[in-house]
Amino acid sequence: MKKKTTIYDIAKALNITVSTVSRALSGFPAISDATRTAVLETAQKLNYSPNKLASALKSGKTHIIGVIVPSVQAHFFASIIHCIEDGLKDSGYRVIIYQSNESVENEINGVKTLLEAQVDGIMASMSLETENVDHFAEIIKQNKPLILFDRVHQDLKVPTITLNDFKAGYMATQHLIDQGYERIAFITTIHQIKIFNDRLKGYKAALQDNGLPVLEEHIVFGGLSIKDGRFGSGKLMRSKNKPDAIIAGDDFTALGVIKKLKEIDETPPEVGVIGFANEAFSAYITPNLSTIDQHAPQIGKECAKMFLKMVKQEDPFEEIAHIVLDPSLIARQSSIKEP
Amino acid sequence: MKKKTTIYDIAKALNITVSTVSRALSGFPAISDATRTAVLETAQKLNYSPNKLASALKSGKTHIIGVIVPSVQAHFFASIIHCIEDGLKDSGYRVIIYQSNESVENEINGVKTLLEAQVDGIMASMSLETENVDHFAEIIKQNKPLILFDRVHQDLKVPTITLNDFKAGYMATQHLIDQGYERIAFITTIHQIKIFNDRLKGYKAALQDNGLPVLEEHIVFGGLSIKDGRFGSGKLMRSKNKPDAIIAGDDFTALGVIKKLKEIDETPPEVGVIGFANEAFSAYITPNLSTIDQHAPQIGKECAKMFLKMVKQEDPFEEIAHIVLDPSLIARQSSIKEP
DNA sequence: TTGAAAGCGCTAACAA
DNA sequence: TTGTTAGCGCTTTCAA
Repeated sequence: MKKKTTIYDIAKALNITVSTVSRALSGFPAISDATRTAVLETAQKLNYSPNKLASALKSGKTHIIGVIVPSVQAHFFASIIHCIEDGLKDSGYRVIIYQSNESVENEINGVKTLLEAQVDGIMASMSLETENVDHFAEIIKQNKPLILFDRVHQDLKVPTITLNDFKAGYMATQHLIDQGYERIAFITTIHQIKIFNDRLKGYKAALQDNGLPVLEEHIVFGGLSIKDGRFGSGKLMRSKNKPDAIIAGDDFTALGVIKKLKEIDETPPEVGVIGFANEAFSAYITPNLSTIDQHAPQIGKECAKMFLKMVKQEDPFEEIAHIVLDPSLIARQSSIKEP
Repeated sequence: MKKKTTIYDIAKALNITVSTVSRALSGFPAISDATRTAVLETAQKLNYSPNKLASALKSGKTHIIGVIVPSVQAHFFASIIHCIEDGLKDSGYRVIIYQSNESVENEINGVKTLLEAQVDGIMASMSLETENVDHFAEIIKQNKPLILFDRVHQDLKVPTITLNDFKAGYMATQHLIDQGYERIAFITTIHQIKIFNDRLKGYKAALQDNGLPVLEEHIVFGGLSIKDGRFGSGKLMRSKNKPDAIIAGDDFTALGVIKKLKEIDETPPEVGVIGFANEAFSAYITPNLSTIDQHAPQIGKECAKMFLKMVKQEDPFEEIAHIVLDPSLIARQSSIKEP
């Protein structure tokens, strides 16, 4: 294997020093045009490719930022990542993705790996399992920018980008009530994650504001998945106090709910169904799934903006902003009661 | 900001040299147990975290491998990545993901970025746009393992993991014929990608083997997306020689086809539809989408295995294997003609 | 079993 | 405008 070309090779070829080469390559202003051109040409000719490791080791900046998400398979997270990349690309930062798969263990590992790789900052949305956040605290200790989005944790004093989830829960519930549904159930996760609690609060508030009772048996704590949706809705529909509408923790869960309802011949909108996140498939299943859009693109964009601001500051945590976006309702067939 | 702990800090604290610390940390055998324990304890106490950059710079091994895919939003690719990670994790290799978003430009950039980051190898599935493969050739030139999967390119003399796409096309077509469909159309991409050409060949062969004509007007070259599916099927259904079944280039395209067919009241299986890839949503749309499963998990697993083999060799390209997996048919409602 | 020292490829302060 | 030089944090050869 031929050895890789380094700036020394370029320097030698031109009879100048490495510092000149380095400067020419990095666009340092005080360089004669002739030298710069010569360096660039020789670099090209020798097929030079910079070793970012070396430069990062020296400068202490990798220009890589790590993003930890539960899973890229959820359109919501994939979309956020895409917008983070987009918002960052002009500034030369690259994104590397780490998936926790909803496991704290993986998440801890992710933080460790990213930190060892010397990323310049981390953005994360926590796994459902996460309760202790010491691993994230370590990032702050190293004084590196940390931004949490969507699934945040109040123990961490860092900037956050979230949705107004109380409003999201309220909005979904109010919409169903407006459509004439009265016995509205709620399927959510057992995990104590703020956003899911907030939605639940919004759900309860909407019921109360409309003079409807909040029934404990209408609130199902379980997981979030197609399977959990089937299971939860099955349980609800078999109970004595059968609901006439179901709010599901996310669109995947809602998909399971719809599937189950069709099987027992209570096809929505006979029983109303609404989910959260506006996944790609939601508009295409039958009946089309109503959902609460969580504005993933904005979340991603704000993350990028926030990061750029933080790296510029001496102390990234100088001021800690909490950006809260408003959800929007996307009403489709699954929750529009026929006349 | 407090300075990060290095092996020098540990060495100083214990009055030994960095080389000893380094050896203790990396599990070098010729170290006294006492020293090792002391180093480990002190490392813990000082909250030491290794700087992988430095170690990578010195050793020339980052233990990171780059994976380039068109998009992680396709379940097919997400699943492959997951299995690559899985197959590699015991060996200490980490995966970083780069998305080309079906653009050569991004892909070229991806190779460059990964190479500059000094990854130990690259696995890739090419974008639809890719024709020239010089950027990939550069990886080979650097003598780093390169493995192509699914969307491969014959100019590159590297190991590949693919599906038997001829068979996949044949299988889909034969299935529709077996179901009694006779005028079968085929929507595919205009891009000259081997796997899509192979499927087309399989489609033609199946028609011929069954004594059916191959009609050029039944073959639509366009893009692959929900939108393209709607457009392509619209065009087909408006033509004088209307097909009674449509094979779509992937499940997203098939989704668009189904949507269009429902709109014009030719809901499948009235007109049969089958896709490729078995995306997550395919089982849940109405009617359920028949599809050709491409065994993403196996592809991922084989990639990992192949990589591990290649890094062990002096010359990674010493012998170039081409692994070809067999597709399987998943017949669902969209292609099962009612009696 | 441990230490000394060179160096991976690059940057940047200082000097010229 | 360019050169000299000292590292960044770690690994590893050679010597003790």
